[in-house]
Amino acid sequence: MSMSRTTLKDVAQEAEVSIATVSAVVNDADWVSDGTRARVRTTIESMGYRPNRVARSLKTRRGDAVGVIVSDLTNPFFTEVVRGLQHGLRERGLSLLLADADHRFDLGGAQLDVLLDKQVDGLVVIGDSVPEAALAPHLRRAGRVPVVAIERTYDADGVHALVVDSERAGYEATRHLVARGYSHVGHVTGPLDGPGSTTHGRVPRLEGWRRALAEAGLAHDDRLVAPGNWRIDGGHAAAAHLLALPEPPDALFCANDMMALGAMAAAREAGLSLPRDLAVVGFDDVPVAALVDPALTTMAMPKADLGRAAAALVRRLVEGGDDAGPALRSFPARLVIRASTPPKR
Amino acid sequence: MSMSRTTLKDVAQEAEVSIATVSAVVNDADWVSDGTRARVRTTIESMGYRPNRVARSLKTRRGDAVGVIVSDLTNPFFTEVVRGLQHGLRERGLSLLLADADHRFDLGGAQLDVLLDKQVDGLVVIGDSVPEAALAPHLRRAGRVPVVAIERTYDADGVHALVVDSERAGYEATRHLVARGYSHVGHVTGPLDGPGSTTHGRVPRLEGWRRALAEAGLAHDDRLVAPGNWRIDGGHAAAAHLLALPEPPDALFCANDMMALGAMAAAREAGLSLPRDLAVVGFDDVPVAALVDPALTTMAMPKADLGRAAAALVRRLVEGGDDAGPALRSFPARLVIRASTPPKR
DNA sequence: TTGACAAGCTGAAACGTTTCAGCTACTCTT
DNA sequence: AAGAGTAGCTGAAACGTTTCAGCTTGTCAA
Repeated sequence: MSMSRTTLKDVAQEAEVSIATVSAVVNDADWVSDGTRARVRTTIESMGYRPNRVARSLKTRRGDAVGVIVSDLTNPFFTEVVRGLQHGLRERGLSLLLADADHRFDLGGAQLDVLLDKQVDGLVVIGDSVPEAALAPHLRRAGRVPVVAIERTYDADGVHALVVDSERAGYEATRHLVARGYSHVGHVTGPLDGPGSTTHGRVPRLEGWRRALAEAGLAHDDRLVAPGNWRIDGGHAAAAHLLALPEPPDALFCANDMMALGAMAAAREAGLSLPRDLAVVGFDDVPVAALVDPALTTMAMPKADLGRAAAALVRRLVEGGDDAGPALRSFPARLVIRASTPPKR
Repeated sequence: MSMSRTTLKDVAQEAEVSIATVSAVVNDADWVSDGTRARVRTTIESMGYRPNRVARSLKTRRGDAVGVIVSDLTNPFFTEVVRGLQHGLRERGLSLLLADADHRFDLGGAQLDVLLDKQVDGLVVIGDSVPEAALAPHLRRAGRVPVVAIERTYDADGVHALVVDSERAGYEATRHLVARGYSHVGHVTGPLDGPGSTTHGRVPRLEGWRRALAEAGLAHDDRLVAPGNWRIDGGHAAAAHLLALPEPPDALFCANDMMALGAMAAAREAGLSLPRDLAVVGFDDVPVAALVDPALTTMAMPKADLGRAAAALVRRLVEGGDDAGPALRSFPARLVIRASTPPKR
């Protein structure tokens, strides 16, 4: 009873060859004669043999998998990126192990450990899931698993990053509002403290907002900036705050779509009628952005591209074709104009 | 150079004990003396030793992880369930490996293989990700990993299922519409063909719809039923179809929220004003359901509960406490009334 | 007829753990 | 004083692969 799985040895016995030969057949070594190969293949088939990848991993120190850590599985932006990644990886024969940091930085580090322990060959870190301080020690762990970051940069070297030009995107988003006649443009950012990235996703969008307003000769009053948390509730709270100001904004640029949706809800709760009383621009272009009413104008992220590029890159790095290309690759975001930002009045 | 990771042997040498002792310390065996334990602990610390889980897995045939397959990562319903699962599993010292079948049944089977090869100790299958035919052969593979299905049932025995009483929920959703004065209630279902579940999530909701209408003395015209695909575009298409009927519905019960959102978009494109010209009820209560305008009335799924229950169950099964409890456990859905279903006229 | 060379195969040593049957050196009983 | 019992430890055999240095044959050039 309880017979354990068929192993190389069983197959070898049955096919009357050595286990080395069976292993060679399984791994398509070139020296096996056609006859033997065929014979072994059929016994493998008939015995239902499947290689034990754990044993193989132990020997080869490779797991044929890459670990992915996202900061919030619940945000469609991340899942779209992950989907692109999964496609790209599958094409390359790698499987993907996904972990969610759930917005807790400590968890991000822990998840990193788990994945590394599972012998992943590479790591893709999406968003603010793993703080710099947590990444560094793991990079030191022998074995050198390459790390690719998406929408995040790290100072530690050897970490490749795939990002969007957020400053420019923030600038374009804000300029769009200005061009449409809005003069009092507020901005809802990501969290402004904490161990997150200082170079991507937060400050740059804010700076783009500043630049656009300055260029238009409008005062960029920092009281019109409210920090959120990338999530719906954070956008809601930030917008509620801004709208309660003595001179409330007539338009809002939110650093992601989820917060923009929260902001729209807050505006309605404040008795405003959208888009007449408040224009809103989001960031990401998640699928629902097109479905809400008014449909959300947003900076579209090349989500699938980011995922696919990360897959290609991590594969290259895993193959040892080390630091090929620049450590930072930038993708463009695209302004998608919808009903939430009509020309003013 | 390239020094490989510290191993048990290294620690043993340094601490001047045998590797068996170090192993015992790592695994909290009770026979190690306090002195030795302390000494070994500090050398472990100072050498930065981390156990190689692959080697351990090879020996113990356990991976301390459970594999999760979802049919569509992009659907917030699934990610919310996964979040509950992850919490529950972490509390129990298990890590979670996530795979997305991306609505392709063939992929679901393949993902199953990958996870099994990674030595997961248990499997959680959420939604229509893995067809019955793909599950059976894997159950046969020696090693007997327990399987828990969420919102899906399998005929294969030994598979535990966690579901919502969909018939009742469909009945309640429809009755709500009837009570509000709608008399021509359409229904957008999941896909009605394909190797998916016949017992959960699709047909039952349809049957609940029928029962409610019959009970109200309303004709349940099956021409008012249109199949979707669980996704936005499917809901859009199905609704467009229904609204183009000679006698279009005045209300729509959609089998999930994503399709409901698509349906709302289709209605607006058809020139209808919501909720006046068309009431809509969804299913799941995804976070955005509360944010769209009009806010979506929906049958709220106990998403976190399902995830947590699955975590607890799979843990029990892994621990060998075999078929404890019934193989099918049902959870209630809760009607959440929002603006998309006002009293008619 | 010898040797060189290659094609096809095998034995055995890893990889880093866990586990279990011993082995010491004590401390108790009696 | 002898035996039994136990606390604390170790050696070595697995787990299922990969890999590499050989070992046989057989072929072919000289």
